[in-house]
Amino acid sequence: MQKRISIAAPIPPSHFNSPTPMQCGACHARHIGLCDALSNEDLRVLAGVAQRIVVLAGKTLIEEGDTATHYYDLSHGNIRIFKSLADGRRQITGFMGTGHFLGLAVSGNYAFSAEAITDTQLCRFDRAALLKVFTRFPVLERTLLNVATHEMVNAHEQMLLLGRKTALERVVSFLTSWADQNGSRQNTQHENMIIELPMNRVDLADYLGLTTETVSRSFSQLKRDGVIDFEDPRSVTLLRAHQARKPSHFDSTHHALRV
Amino acid sequence: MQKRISIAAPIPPSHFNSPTPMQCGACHARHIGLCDALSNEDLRVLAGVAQRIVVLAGKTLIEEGDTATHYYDLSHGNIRIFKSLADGRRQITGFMGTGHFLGLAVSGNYAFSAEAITDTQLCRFDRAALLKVFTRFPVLERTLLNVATHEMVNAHEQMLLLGRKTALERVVSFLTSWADQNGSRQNTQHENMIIELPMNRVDLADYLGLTTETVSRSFSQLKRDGVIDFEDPRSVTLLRAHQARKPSHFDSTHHALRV
DNA sequence: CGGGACTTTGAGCTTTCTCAACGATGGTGG
DNA sequence: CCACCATCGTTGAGAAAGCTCAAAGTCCCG
Repeated sequence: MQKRISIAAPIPPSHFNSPTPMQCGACHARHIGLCDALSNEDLRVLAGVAQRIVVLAGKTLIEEGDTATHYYDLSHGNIRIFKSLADGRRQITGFMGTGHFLGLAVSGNYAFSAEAITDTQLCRFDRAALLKVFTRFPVLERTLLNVATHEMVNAHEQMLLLGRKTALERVVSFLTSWADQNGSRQNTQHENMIIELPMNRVDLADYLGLTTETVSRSFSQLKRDGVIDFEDPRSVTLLRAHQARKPSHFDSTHHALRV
Repeated sequence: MQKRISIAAPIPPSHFNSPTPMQCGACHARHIGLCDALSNEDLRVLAGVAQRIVVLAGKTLIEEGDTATHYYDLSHGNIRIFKSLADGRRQITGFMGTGHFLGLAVSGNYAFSAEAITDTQLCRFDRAALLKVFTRFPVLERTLLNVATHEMVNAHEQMLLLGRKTALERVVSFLTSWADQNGSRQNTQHENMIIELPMNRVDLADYLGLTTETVSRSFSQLKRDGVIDFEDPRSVTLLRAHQARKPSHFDSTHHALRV
């Protein structure tokens, strides 16, 4: 069972399925993802088919194979998306943060499970209702196409990681891309960055196609090599100065082959 | 260098960039993918921004990192999509056949390379022109969203394969899904199926995150176990009767964990 | 203070990779 | 028509990366 991690004053669970009108203006995700595609005016239509829900850390939001009844927009918190094999092996296909749109499916069933890593707030859209809104605002569909395209690019990058990178390279690639998306500073190229990791080593292992032991050993190795530093395993500092001295771990992370 | 494999009388290379009006009616892909979304009437608009091109086996169609200028619809043949690392390691993220739509990109650059496996015919759409057609026929955008969603589902399945399956499981998963899409018979569950593979063992290894040697050993192992049979390495028979006796290789290929 | 979840480290093992050799196949030029 | 060559596929032996099993340390929370 996942330890509960409170990261914000959560909306009480009683708000689940609440018919209360949405307060999009105050939403953390107002200017990201799907909701950013519409004006405040048009957003009211979207809000009309939305419900705000809360999912506590460790709880399941979507179960692989279930009928796909809703779309979700993550307004606060972190979730993990994964697929499992019958014997329990698990592959996390992505970690999603604030603003992420969720729930695209083919054939009417979800092809993945989703669980909250931290306490999470989401907007939930009824599938049929949202499709109607799409017809009225085709820009939403284009936005979703962009979302899906982005995810495909990420998925391909992750396939490269899973199929062809070493354990050390996988961890460095993960930390680098996580820093780019969630790091404390924006001048990502040269300054040290403090990275807060909402997920534990087990999640990381299942995301990187490794075991927890190998993830842990890789973190230790990178610390020894001066690539990263950390006391708390959930709070890692990327030491960018390192790149000049020993670029080996960074070399082959995401450059195309040019013959 | 890739050996050239002729699978049909190819359109001569002189047709490349030809301004000849499209003959969509005769196209192998008329009733698949993008083109199936429109009536014959509307298809003329789409055809107005399309060119038919030919890419010979082994030739490059798209280079990772290049400016994304076109979309493609594969009307005949097979191509491989892949990403590469600076040192030459390669991950094939997909094999695409007739009817497949290709070229979705973010940030104006292709995030992958594409090469013809067999001699290939494609419809090429100018990017800007196709976007205009989208505005006129929003159904195309919805079709593309479906295409992208399908690819995401496949990508997630492949991540599970790359991150968590054994070599033997990877080969079986590949053969099974290839059979489902391209096999000779439609009653896929019980009858033996003859599978024609357009790609070689190197491609297969780069798709499955293995080496050619391991792929080869896995094929041999599966043959010894009576799961498959083959003389020609490009033509494999899936022996379905086997499943009843020794289901082990098939067990944990694509079932969700149900607790 | 005690228990549980998480992380780290070590030792030995297994799967897959690397390196090497050989066989099969198909196309080409003599 | 046949010999040659390049490419592809298979097999074997040894090496290595990462996994398994085990134990101990840390931290948080009750």
